[in-house]
Parts: sequence; C-alpha cells; structure tokens
Amino acid sequence: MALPANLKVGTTPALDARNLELESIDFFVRLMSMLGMPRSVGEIYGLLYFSKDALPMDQIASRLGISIGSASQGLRTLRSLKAVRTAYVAGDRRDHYFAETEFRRLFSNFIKDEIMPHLDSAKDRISRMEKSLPSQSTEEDEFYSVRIEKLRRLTKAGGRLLPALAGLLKL
Amino acid sequence: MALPANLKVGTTPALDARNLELESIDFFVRLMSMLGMPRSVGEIYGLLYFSKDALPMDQIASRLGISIGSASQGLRTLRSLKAVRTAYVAGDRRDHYFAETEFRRLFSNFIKDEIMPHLDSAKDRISRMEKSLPSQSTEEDEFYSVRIEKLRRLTKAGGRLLPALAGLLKL
DNA sequence: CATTTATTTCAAAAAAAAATGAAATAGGCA
DNA sequence: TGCCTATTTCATTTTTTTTTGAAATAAATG
Repeated sequence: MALPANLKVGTTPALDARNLELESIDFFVRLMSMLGMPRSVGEIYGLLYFSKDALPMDQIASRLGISIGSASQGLRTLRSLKAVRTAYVAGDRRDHYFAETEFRRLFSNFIKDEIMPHLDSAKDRISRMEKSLPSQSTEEDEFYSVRIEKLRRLTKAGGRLLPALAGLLKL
Repeated sequence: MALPANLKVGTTPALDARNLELESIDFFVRLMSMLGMPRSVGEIYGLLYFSKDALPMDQIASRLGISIGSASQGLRTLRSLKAVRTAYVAGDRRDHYFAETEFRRLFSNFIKDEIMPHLDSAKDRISRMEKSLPSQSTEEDEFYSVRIEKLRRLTKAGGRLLPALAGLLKL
C-alpha cells in the first residue's frame, strides 16, 4: 500500500477546493458554536471564507443543503456582526455575499454586540444586590458585602479586558 | 407614596439574604449560560456564592427546586472546573459544597479545560487544509494559502492570548 | 455484614434551540 | 402599474440539550 512520497493522490484542482471548503466549514462550525452561534451560521461563514467569488443566498443554501430560511437568518446574523458583506454583481439583482476576514474587527464586533450588553445588565443586578444589604453593616454582613464587591471587580475587569482583547490580537 | 429616605422597607435579615441569593442565582445563571453551561450549573454556583455555610447536595437540590440528578451532574461539572470544593462537616456523612470564589483561577481552569482542547484540534484541521493545496502554487492558489495562513495566525494568537487573559485579571 | 443513607448513572420526558418551508413582503424591471 | 424574482418572516417540525426520576452503586454505621 506504500505510495511514492512525491506523488499527491486524489488531487484534482476542483476536488481540492472542495476539500478545503469542507474543512473550512467544519472549522468555523466549531468555532462559531464555541461562541454560541448556531451551526448554520458557521456553515455559511466557512463556505464563504474559502470562496473566491461572492455568492448569492440561494447558492449558499443549495451548496450547504440548508433551507433558504436558514440561509436568510444566518446571513442576517453574520451581517449584523459585519462578518459578511455584499458585493454588487452587474446584471444580477441578487445580493452577493463574501466573508470579511479581518478577525480583529470581527472579534471586536462580537464583543461589543454579544458580550458588553450582558456586562451592562450585570452591573444593574449588582446594584440591586447592594440594596439587599442592611445599611449599618454588622460583622455578619461583612461576608455579603465582600462577595458583592468581588462581583463588581469581576464585571469591571471584564468590561476593560474584553474590549482590549481584540486590540491585542496581532494577526 | 413617598417614604422617608432613611427608612429601609421590607428588609428582614432573612429576607435580605434570600433576595441576595435570588439575584446571585440570576447573575450566575446568565454568566454561565454565556459560557455555554446549563442553567442548573449556574443556579448551583449562584446559590453557593452567597451561602455562608457549605451545603449538602440534597439541600442544594431542594432549595433550588431541581432534581438530585441535576444537582449531582451540576456539581460534577463545577467540581471538574474547580468552581466548588467540599468541606468536611463533623457528624454528617454528606459532602458539603462551597463556592470557590477566586475568579482568576476559575477562568484559567475554564480556558484550559473548555477552550484549549478545541484550539488544539483546530491546528490539526488547518494542517489538513494545507494538504489540499497543490504543491507548486499557481497564482490561483495564492488566495487559498493566504486564507489558510490567516487561520493559522488566528489559532496561534488565541493559544497565546487566552491563557494570558486569566493572568491579566487583576481583581 | 446487613442496613441505611448518600450519590451516581442513564433511559425517558421535557424544554429549548434551530431548521424548515410556505406565505407575506419587498423591490427591481418592463 | 403590474409582473417577476429575491428575500424575509414566522408557525410548525425537527433536532439537540437539559432535566427528571428511578434503579444501581457506593459508602458509612450499627
């Protein structure tokens, strides 16, 4: 079963591109699902990431074997994260999508849109906690106020670090 | 309906502690679910976070109104992240759990256990992508190899940044 | 060592999340 | 304007995840 080392097997250009596409889809499906995004969003981005030309929605759906409903919703999500953009194609009135590949910007959008709002509402919740603390703190209550303070520090640190994170991404 | 500013309303010590508990559960349910953890895990941690004494599993379950099955599984998860520990209580053979509250350590465990393994397998996937590239690169293939290189940089940056992140957490 | 209590496991049920597809809408083009 | 195609919306279905609860296991106690 040994093959000559310099012979590449099964490598038709078209097949190779298709392999790449499949690996890419796999890659981004997993990455996106770590970030809490549905499978279809990862599939679409993965497909576009290795596509030389911008693709219209119906082609995206049929290539991935997903419904146009899923494609529409997935593209909406990706658009809102600015992870895809549309290109004008002369003589075709469908929108053509291509992947935005500057990950630094992508993550900064993600953090701003998906994380920071939660951090903001966390602050409110911490303030409400403080209202449940008796005003003159007995030694007993020390425990509670220390824990509340910890949460406050945590959210503050998160609020600083996360936005800075994208900036640190030196790709 | 105006009340004297210095009068606190509805603040029985026991009630206050219960309020705190509820806010805490709410807080951690959301935080954990951002990190992809099931509701029950957040509930348990939230309960323990503001509990002065370590609690046995059956009390955790009954206080939260969840099944002992959920409690057992949730505690297993929290234990594996070192987010809870057990305390010995004399004359009681049940395990008593309390929350680990050093968030720096918690996040570093989370990153190590839940993120880094994915990054490792991402590297394999990228290597496989390179195998789909024809060996002598035509101008055409330039596109693909540039995109692959981008992914490599992304995973490399992630692998450095994420573990460092917990260290930056100055709480 | 038998009994009692605590904990885990896991098949089944319930709940939550995502995908589908058909109807509604939008929007260009003749 | 009226037609045609592209896209969105959303009720329904499907899939996935989480919880439940009962049986199995483990572990301490008398």
